[in-house]
Amino acid sequence: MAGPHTPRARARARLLTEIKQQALTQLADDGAGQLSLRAVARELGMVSSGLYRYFGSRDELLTALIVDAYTDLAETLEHADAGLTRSSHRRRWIRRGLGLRQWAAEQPHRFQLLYGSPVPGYAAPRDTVEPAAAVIVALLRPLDDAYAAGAVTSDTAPRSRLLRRQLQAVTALLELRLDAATLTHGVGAFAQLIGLITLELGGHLVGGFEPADDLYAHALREQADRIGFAS
Amino acid sequence: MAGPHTPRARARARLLTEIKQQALTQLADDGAGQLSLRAVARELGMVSSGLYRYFGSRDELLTALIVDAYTDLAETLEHADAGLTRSSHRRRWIRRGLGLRQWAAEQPHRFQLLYGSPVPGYAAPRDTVEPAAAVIVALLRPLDDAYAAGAVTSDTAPRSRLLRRQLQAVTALLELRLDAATLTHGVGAFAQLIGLITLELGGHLVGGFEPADDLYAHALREQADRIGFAS
DNA sequence: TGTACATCAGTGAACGCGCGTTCACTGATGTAC
DNA sequence: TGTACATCAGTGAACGCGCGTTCACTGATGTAC
Repeated sequence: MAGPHTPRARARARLLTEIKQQALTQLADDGAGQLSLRAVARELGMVSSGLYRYFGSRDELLTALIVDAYTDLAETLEHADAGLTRSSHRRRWIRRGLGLRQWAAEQPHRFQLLYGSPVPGYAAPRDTVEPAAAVIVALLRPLDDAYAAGAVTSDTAPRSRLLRRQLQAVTALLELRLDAATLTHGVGAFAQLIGLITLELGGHLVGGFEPADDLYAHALREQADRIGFAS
Repeated sequence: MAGPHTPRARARARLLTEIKQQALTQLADDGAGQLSLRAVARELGMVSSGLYRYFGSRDELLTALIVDAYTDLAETLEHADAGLTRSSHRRRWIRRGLGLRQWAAEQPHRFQLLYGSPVPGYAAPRDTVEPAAAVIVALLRPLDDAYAAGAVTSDTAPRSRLLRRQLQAVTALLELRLDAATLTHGVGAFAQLIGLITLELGGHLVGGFEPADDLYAHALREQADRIGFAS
């Protein structure tokens, strides 16, 4: 039952993919704000109005690209530590962290689509929330596994009651097992990695930390130290 | 000698400011990629070609906005800890960190202009490098002061030789006094703050850490702990 | 203090280009009997 | 297995709109003697 059967349906699925690929190519050149349906159609050798059989509007196409990117990134992270023992939590953490930067370096436009400036006039619909969450879940999985295995040094929870409540809500939402203190480390680390990549892609490290491989790897190791992985 | 004297020169200076202000207003609505000279001119009640007396091109206007934003942010940070004793390094650090977020929250479009997705087709000219550096210098100043006063716990420098060299080069470039280990903390902290703000402005914390005041403040305190301010 | 000339701010028309979306349509593909 | 009808992908023209930049120009402001 998976996959379309008639030739027409298969052609449709193929073109749908081609449209998204072509749109991605344009993102790479011009940025998300400049994504043009006409240009996509032109490049595919069809007329712009034809695209409306596939996407109801420019925003719908953008949403599809965003969802795809989140999903692809999450999957990449989930596989970034393949080959490591499940219980090598520290090394798995570092592998997944490196995976994030590598994904961003290979497709900076997609990273910017997700974590760069919001696209003007575009409001992300609900459909993007879950895929977005999958990314942070994937990044934090080694940490969550480590906590569940009792393999992180326990730490005191933040003093702010509001923050503690927020941390608990997020834990539930993401279906994680770790406690407030550990999640704090995780979120702080995630923000740091996003920040480092943002600065690197934005050229803010030029003249200083170029290439930024070692800076990034060092940050990841320090994060692991802070978290206090037992393994 | 400071300030223009003839009426014509004063009118020119005034309009120059008005153009930039109008452009900022548009940035707030549409994002940097959509900044339109024609729209700016229209709003100011003049004809688009008239703007070319003031800026040679759209990119030149963008550059002016970027330089202004860096400069304004740096100055804001330099004054964020006004009122505190010079030697209250830890508190100064936190104040300046909070100042960064506040500036970003008040004018998200300017923050995005500096640290968001690169504007498509725009290449930042050399003139932006120095103002950009002034921002990080301003943020790190309490740290640099603390180091010079012997008021930070000393730490071991990163293992990577390349990274140590980069750290030294940056210290010299920014005319700071702190050592490699301390600068590492500083850069890591800067990246984390940029990341947190990016996530907050991008709506990535919605459903979890909204409002993000406590999360941010907590991160700043942890940074201060890591740095090991004596005061 | 007055005049002649140079500077320069802002105009208006034009060039050549782009965009998203709607709509009535043709003709190929798919489906039910 | 063949036929009649329904579905739907893609076309082409049109609507109404936007943009950056160049250029020759008018008329006000500034300057030098």
